[in-house]
Amino acid sequence: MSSSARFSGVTIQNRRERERAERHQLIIDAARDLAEAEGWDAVTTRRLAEKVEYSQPVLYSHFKGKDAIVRAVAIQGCGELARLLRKARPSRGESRLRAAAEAYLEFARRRPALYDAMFVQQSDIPWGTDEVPQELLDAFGELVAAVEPVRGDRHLEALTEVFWSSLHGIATLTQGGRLRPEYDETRLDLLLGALSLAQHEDGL
Amino acid sequence: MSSSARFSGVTIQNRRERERAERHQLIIDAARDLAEAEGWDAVTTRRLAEKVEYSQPVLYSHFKGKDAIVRAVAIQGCGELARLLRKARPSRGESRLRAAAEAYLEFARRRPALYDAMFVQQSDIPWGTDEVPQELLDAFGELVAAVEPVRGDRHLEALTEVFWSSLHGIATLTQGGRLRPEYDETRLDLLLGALSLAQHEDGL
DNA sequence: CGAGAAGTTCTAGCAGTGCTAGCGACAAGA
DNA sequence: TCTTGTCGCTAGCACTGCTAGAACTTCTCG
Repeated sequence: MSSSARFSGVTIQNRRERERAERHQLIIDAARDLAEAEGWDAVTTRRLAEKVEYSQPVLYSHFKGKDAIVRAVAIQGCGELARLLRKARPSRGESRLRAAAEAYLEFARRRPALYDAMFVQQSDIPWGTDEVPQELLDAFGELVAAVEPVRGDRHLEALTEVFWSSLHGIATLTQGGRLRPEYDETRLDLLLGALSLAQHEDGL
Repeated sequence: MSSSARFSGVTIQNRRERERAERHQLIIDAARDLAEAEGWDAVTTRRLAEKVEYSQPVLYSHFKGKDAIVRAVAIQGCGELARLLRKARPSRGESRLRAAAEAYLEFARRRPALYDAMFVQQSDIPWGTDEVPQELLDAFGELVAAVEPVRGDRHLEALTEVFWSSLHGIATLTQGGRLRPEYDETRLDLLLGALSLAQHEDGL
């Protein structure tokens, strides 16, 4: 971008930026892999640096700190979840709500460390009115779409938040061994039944 | 208890045991206070030792490690929650379910660090078929009692787990700033409405 | 081609963490 | 009074996230 932008200069710059971006992604992948293999406690800056075959300070030239790395993993995880939910189409005679719920819970079950980074560990990802990462909006959007068919005259977004909260509660409590595994099926049936068909007279 | 149990010997023994028990509780209280004031990150063995005015190794003569201290705080927290739920009687025209839900969520909102130790941080508290702490059973029992009036012909324990999961999801996602505060009321209304009145025809 | 400039990566270190070995003081019993 | 045993302390280990500053490579330009 400098005024002395000769031909070779630009391409070298490009190559550097490309390599930097690749290494950036390499770090994120390594962190996620390590966390999924041994839990987030095992993700230390030293082990991570060793895994990407650079020294620790290199991590800090890409990310402000360890938290920022976890955040990057979390955001990409949201993208994955969104993709999974979009792909989850109901099979014969199954509601879309159920398909989404099952996809969500399976994601949480199969990628506990990733799920943890996304929704359990506290991070300063801006969820509020600020510019939320697109991946997040996508994932939530998929949930909204799944809830829409059963909303009735209820508030769509609030209802989706209820749906999400319930799934999240089930996912985390299950992960912590705090729910009875033998109720897994019944529990989901009850939740979906309650959310789908409630004709909610107000009060009491 | 020894064969040389003279009079003064026994009382001295008793005094010692009593003082030990007091200090045990002192450590738990200090840990909880510190966590509630500054978050669990601030609860280090050094700061905790300083607060109880003993050196670090004393902590380890009472607890196996830092995790054990957190666990003790969590279990006592369950006792508090159980007490709060038992006290939470519905006001005029309010369902018992709603009273319990509001009490639960207020507890989570007002004691976030304590709630965290109880239900978020992973611990090796035996939730399964092992001997679960009584405080935990009490708390869950209160939830069961609140759900009972609306169970219909549904499975009581599984339904209670759904109720609990939903509350837990709402509590933790709210705490992480992941839900919209302006929906707080609507969200709870929707959840209670769904759980109370669903006449659940099976399937779809 | 070769010297200076620019940028990049590494070594080494800081302050803090959970936890523990082993010493020293103190109290109980003979 | 001397021995015995309990108790709490000091000091230290191996680890954490993070960073200053040296050392090295790469590019620019006379």
